[in-house]
Amino acid sequence: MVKNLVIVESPAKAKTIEKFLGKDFTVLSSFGHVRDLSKKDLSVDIEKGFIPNYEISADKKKTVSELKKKAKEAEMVWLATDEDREGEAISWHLVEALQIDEKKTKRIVFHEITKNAILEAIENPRSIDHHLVDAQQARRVLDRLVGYELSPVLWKKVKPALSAGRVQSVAVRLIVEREDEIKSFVTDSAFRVTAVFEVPGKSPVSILNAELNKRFKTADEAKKFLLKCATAGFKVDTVEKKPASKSPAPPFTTSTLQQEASRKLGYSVAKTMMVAQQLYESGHITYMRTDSVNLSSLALSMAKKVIEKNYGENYIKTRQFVTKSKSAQEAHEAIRPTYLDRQEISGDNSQKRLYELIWKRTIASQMAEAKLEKTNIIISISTTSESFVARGEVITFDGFLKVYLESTDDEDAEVQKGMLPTVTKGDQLQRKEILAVERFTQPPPRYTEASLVKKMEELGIGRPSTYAPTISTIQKREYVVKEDRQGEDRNYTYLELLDKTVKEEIKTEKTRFEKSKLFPTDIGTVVNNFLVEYFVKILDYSFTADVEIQFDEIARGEKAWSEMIKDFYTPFHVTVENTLATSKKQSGERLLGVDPESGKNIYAKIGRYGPIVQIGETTDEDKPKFAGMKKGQSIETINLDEAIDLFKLPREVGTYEDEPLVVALGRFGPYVRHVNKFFSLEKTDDPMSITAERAIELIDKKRLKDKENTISEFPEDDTLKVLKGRYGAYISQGKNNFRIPKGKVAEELTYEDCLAIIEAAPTKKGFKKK
DNA sequence: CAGTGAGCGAGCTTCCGCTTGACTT
Repeated sequence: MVKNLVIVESPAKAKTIEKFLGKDFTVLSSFGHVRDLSKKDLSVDIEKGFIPNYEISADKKKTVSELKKKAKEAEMVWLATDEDREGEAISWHLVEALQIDEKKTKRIVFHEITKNAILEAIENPRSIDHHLVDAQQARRVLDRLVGYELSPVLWKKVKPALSAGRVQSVAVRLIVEREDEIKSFVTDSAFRVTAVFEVPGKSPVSILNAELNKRFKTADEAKKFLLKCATAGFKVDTVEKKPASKSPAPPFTTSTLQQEASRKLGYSVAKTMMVAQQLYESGHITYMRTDSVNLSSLALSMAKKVIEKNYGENYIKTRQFVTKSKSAQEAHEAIRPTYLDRQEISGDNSQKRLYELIWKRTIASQMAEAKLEKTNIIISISTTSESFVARGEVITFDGFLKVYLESTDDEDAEVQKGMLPTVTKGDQLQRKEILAVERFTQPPPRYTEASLVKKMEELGIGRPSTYAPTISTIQKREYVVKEDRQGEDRNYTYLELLDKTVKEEIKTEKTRFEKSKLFPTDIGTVVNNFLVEYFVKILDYSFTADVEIQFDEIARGEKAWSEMIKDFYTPFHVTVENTLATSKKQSGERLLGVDPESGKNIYAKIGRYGPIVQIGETTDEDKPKFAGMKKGQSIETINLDEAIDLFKLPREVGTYEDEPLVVALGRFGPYVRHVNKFFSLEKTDDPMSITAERAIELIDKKRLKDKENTISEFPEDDTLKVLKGRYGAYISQGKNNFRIPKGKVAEELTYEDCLAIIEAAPTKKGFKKK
């Protein structure tokens, strides 16, 4: 018999809270939302005023029936879901789905998971805020209407199975537009002059690095300047010293954790979230999906103690940070270690590293500012009015820097400034080296997963729980790809002042190497340009912010949610209809030139399965010929010769065991086919030039691997095998696979055993997914 | 896991936000 049933969203939270409440309380979790709009169709009755058709989510049926049973027994149901729009809605959906009388419920909220906070929450219950629930329903219905009306437009006008939505389409837009900026960027260059001076009369030799206070547009100007320096004297003109200080960054939110883990540990956002989830479940950190930088009073006092013990009292500075982001809903604390006195934890390497990062960031946020002394030394040149400047920085008190320094996205950041030698006004300096090197302006950087999340957060698009899934969706739809791309060679002019002359050299450097950056694909570009043209409003960077203002009005009870949705939907739906009626099929088609063999046009465009090249017109009586593109090729960059090459596939490269070896491009990349078996080429193999020897090598390698994975084979049926797979042994027959029942040993299975298992296996059709 | 791409047409695809296991064969 349950007296009081408390329902929270997360099972880990339930476990913790149960310890704080006496035995009169049972704490269970809903595992997030329990009901949603049906996936099958729109599930919004537009005619009747946008009535949503909710159903219990397939994976929540069990949870709901258990909660329902317990709720029935309980005298009181305490709805303790998160204090935000979604949390309020979850509470309401629970009341509906569990069919409890709302009078038998109390709504409670707490910001930190401490005994006091929870007991206080129990003392101050309220009822469900139906205005807030309505704001969530508006959000949900708007997203459904946008997603389920826009996506089918893409199926008709671009390619089946594509998707569009309020969040993902804007994320793609950011990447496509950044690429456009990079393409249209005009590189400019100027000569940066640097000098190395020796301060005379010091032992050991004292060196001063300085930079000229201006840059020269041309090599001639730079050369002229260097020649002036040849005969010049250099003198310390002024020495300026300024104190400065640096403050620590606030503790982690989901977005900043993803950014720092990406920069410092090289984790993808998905990996960061996976590891953080493990840390959360093992009780090491607080909740990892949050937009709040707030720390509980308990955490603040713990931090103070730890800092005092480890670093001393003068390193303490207790701070409460305020969340800047407007979209923040602050249902949780910042991400921090549960026990700040634990600097290290047990776990695997990924967990240890992420935990360490979180620990340092949290502790540093409660530490004193670093004190610096910045020094500028201005060096005059006797033959000209320009001057050199040497900048130095000395840490006089390290403060939080003892523990942690936030990294930046800026890849071209200056090298760290160091200490400068002591000089005084009037000192003569000896020139050791003066260089003028041509430097180039940089186009804006491409997004990484983490810098895209940062941008999305700034725009208020997406939530902590959706950043990682959204980034995976836009890659799964093949709108963007994450990859490394080599920089290109670029020449620059290098001028060095010798004794009385200037040495000029042309040197070569690589342009920026792009590591794990997001690039738009052809499909991403075509879809984005189409959506931006026809659905300006949805694709506008401020669309989400605009609707959020209205959701807030609904939450305050100033507006009915169905009215807001009606105002949005009526013109939106007209646009959808007009677009379907008037827009052409979007293929991104580009004419590459004329095929010398047939005299027909060759085009690059998007086909049903991705980018293709085409010889001839689709309107011709003769069917045009098609060929898929290789990885790395794109409609925009492919040239005529490369396109003609693609039609050379499939090609026979030789024979093996008296059977032909055929190389071609498939859905999953280049392969060699041999007796109806496919063998993937490796990254370094080029389908255009691969030899029979290499193809045979690949085949033998694959055969050996298959053999190693084979546990048993049977003379009765050569399509039937017992194999070793990722998840253990299984039975394979032709294209079907079957699991081996528990208690049977794979190695001992006979042919008859296998047949019996296959016979007993549930048929695929009867096994409906979800 | 793969050999297509027009056309015909049925039947399918799709959103965002909250949360984890069950499961992969």
